[in-house]
Amino acid sequence: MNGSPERPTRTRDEARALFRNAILDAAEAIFAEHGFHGARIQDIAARARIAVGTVYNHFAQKDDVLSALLEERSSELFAQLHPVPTDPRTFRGRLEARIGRMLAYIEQHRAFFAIATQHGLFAGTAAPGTHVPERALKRMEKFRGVFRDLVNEGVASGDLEPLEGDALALFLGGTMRAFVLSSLSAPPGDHDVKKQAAMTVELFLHGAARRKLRRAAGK
Amino acid sequence: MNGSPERPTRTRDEARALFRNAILDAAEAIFAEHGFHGARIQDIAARARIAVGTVYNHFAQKDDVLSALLEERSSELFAQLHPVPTDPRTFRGRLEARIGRMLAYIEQHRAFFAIATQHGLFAGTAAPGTHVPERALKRMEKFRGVFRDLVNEGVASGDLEPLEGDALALFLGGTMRAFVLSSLSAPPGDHDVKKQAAMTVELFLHGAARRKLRRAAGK
Amino acid sequence: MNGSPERPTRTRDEARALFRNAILDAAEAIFAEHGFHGARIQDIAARARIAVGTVYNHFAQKDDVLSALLEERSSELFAQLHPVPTDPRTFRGRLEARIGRMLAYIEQHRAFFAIATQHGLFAGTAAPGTHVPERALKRMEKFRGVFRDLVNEGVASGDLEPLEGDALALFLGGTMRAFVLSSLSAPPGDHDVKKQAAMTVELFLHGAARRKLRRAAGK
Amino acid sequence: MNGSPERPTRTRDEARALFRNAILDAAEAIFAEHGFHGARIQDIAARARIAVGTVYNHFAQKDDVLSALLEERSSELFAQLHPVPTDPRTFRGRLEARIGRMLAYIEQHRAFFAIATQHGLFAGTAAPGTHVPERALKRMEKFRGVFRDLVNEGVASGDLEPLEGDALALFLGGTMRAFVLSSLSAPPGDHDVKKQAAMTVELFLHGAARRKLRRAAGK
DNA sequence: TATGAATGAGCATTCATTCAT
DNA sequence: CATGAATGAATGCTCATTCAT
Repeated sequence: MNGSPERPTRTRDEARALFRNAILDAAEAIFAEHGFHGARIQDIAARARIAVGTVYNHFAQKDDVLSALLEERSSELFAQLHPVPTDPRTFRGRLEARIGRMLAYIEQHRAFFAIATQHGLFAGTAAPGTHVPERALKRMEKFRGVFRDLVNEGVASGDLEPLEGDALALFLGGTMRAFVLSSLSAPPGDHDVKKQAAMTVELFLHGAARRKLRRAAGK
Repeated sequence: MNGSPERPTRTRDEARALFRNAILDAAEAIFAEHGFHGARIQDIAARARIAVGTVYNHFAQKDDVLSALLEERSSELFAQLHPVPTDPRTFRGRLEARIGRMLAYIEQHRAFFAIATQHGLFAGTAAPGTHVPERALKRMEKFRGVFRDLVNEGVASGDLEPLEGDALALFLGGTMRAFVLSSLSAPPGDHDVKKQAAMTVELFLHGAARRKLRRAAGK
Repeated sequence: MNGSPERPTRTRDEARALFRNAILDAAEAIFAEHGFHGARIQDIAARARIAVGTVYNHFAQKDDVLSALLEERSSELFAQLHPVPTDPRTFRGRLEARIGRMLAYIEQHRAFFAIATQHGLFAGTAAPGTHVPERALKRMEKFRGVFRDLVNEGVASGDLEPLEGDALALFLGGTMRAFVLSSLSAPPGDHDVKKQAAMTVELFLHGAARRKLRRAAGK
Repeated sequence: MNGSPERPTRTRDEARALFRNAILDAAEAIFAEHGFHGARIQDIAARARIAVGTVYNHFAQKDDVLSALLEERSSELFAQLHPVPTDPRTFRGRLEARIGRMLAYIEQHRAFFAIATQHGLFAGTAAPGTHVPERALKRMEKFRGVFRDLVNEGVASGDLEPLEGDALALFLGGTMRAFVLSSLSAPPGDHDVKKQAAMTVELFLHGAARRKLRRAAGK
């Protein structure tokens, strides 16, 4: 029933989404290559094999292309943190699995994340001169929220020390970011994501203090 | 001897330094307010109460102003890590003191560090489209070196677990950065630097795992 | 006979006319609000509640919309000059009545006439950069023709001095225009059209020289 | 005395004025040829043999170039109405002389005045979509003021009928405009300015009603 | 014929950099 | 060396027009 009014609409929406995605994909590549300011709408359009005006049929301003891209990628990034049936049972195991997925996703989009970093994807410093600090802050808030949920699980399960404020979330984010930034500036491909995740979690959980002492004390 | 040829030279150099500093100070303010791309040489010159051309008598390009500023501030920042006679004796105590000084310095220049972050001061992501990746990488290397020296002390004293590569330095940097970024995006002034340093060090050393378990295990 | 082929045709024509009028009405409003260059076909279409393409099914170019509008309104405007059975007998009375109708029509479409003025509706200055100077000139010619007919009546009846060329027509147009322009730039509604027509005719006929002198001389 | 601080300043100002005038002259030509919207800053700059940026060192926006030009030309135009020692004594003679000068000035800048008309130089219809209606209204007010002064002389000397409001000024303006517009759309050069001025004044003073009747009555 | 998204030429404006004074 | 006006390449964005559906 009502096939006719639905079909064209759905088709139209699909077409819109097709263009939108093409633009975002092209933008990701161009932004990654030239940075936001070095990227010209013309280049993005050319890469997407469409006309300049078409970009503006989907995004009001250049800024909005970046924003949409950040939004899209960060959503996908955060989605990697969602629990998966095959995840281990222990908190530590689950943490490693989820962070591992996140690191893998970043590795896949490394070129983009390298510049996204500068636009407050991780930082959340309402950096002046940067675009849409409002949106950036919201994104940062979401980012922090995702990590907050993660650590709350650990607090609930008794695996994490309940610290005040967002300290735990910030710390987890910072630990992860440390190795992410490092690997983003290194040549691609030679990163053992599993190992990186393991180290992130190990340091996050037990810090850098000498183990021997603790183990000795533990006996 | 031959004081006369020396005096004018010294004076000339002093004058140069005066201009150079005026420009850098103005640039810091303008960059902080508008970001690098939003800052116009004209604005910097106006703020320094000099002519546009004069800026170009001291810096070849706009990029160089930013670079010099990053160089200057990061040097001063790293200098805060130098040991001071009044520092405590224990590794932990010394670490806290030195990181505390660093945090205090950043707090003093918060506006600037907010944007400096985007230009790879901390990150070192050789971000595309960003300027002078060469210099940025050197700076990052220096940054990592400073932290490396710091953790090496701890390893030498037996306080830190000797991990492979730069893992410890990265982890320390990441932990510190986590709280720095957080406080940079918060309103200024209401940060207890000492407390922040203490928490940074505590988490860096012992991680976020629940203490009770460790204490229990310790019995 | 063969009513069937005629009906649909008439209906089709009626439909066309419906669209055409809707477009022109919308265009009048939009032109009046934003001026010709500030008006976008998109806006006109939106106001007419039709698609952009539809406008182009009725007018080849944007210019043509304006031209058609000018044509339409100026025809209606000139139609106000046609004699009406109830017009007075005297030349002066007839003139006043007809000019009064014209002024009333302009007052009704004041927003549009305000911008029409700029596109040579009255002026006839083949202004460079303006569109369709050809059509504009024809329109101007028609305009002058209408006034020429009017003054010719007066010359024929002996009421007007037979001047060379179009002087009389130009003068009548100029006199009328003086008060029209003035009232178009004033807030709407507070114009006594009858009085304006009377003054126009009085000045047109006898000028601004002091009456007393003439009356004195007449004794 | 104080020659040194004054000389450079004066020279600098002279240079500024030189550029400004060059731009305005170029703009007059380009505007006259292509109209305001068809004129590109690039063309104006090229015609003035300067760089595009230089135009923007003197005028903030394209609009401002037109505004300045209108201001300049209208000031000069109005200046033609100022009394001159060699003007005749009688009101009529003086009026003819002054209007004659005005017509001559317009004839000199005919191309420009043709388009200036469209931008409210004479009209004062706060035409929508046109620039700076505020400035246009002020200019119009000035325009009307100039004519008002002119007719006030006539009223004072008893040569003109004292009509209410600005009726006389509007009427004089309209009469003049009628022939100006007509001649602007005609090919240049073949206008007898003196004759045009005489006719303008004659019609302004005595209207178009048949002379014979008056003369007959006068005997 | 109506629709409305795609098209892309066109242009105002910016601003780093130069250079004559 | 300081000055600041001149320079002009570079680019975001608009909008009339087209055309596949």
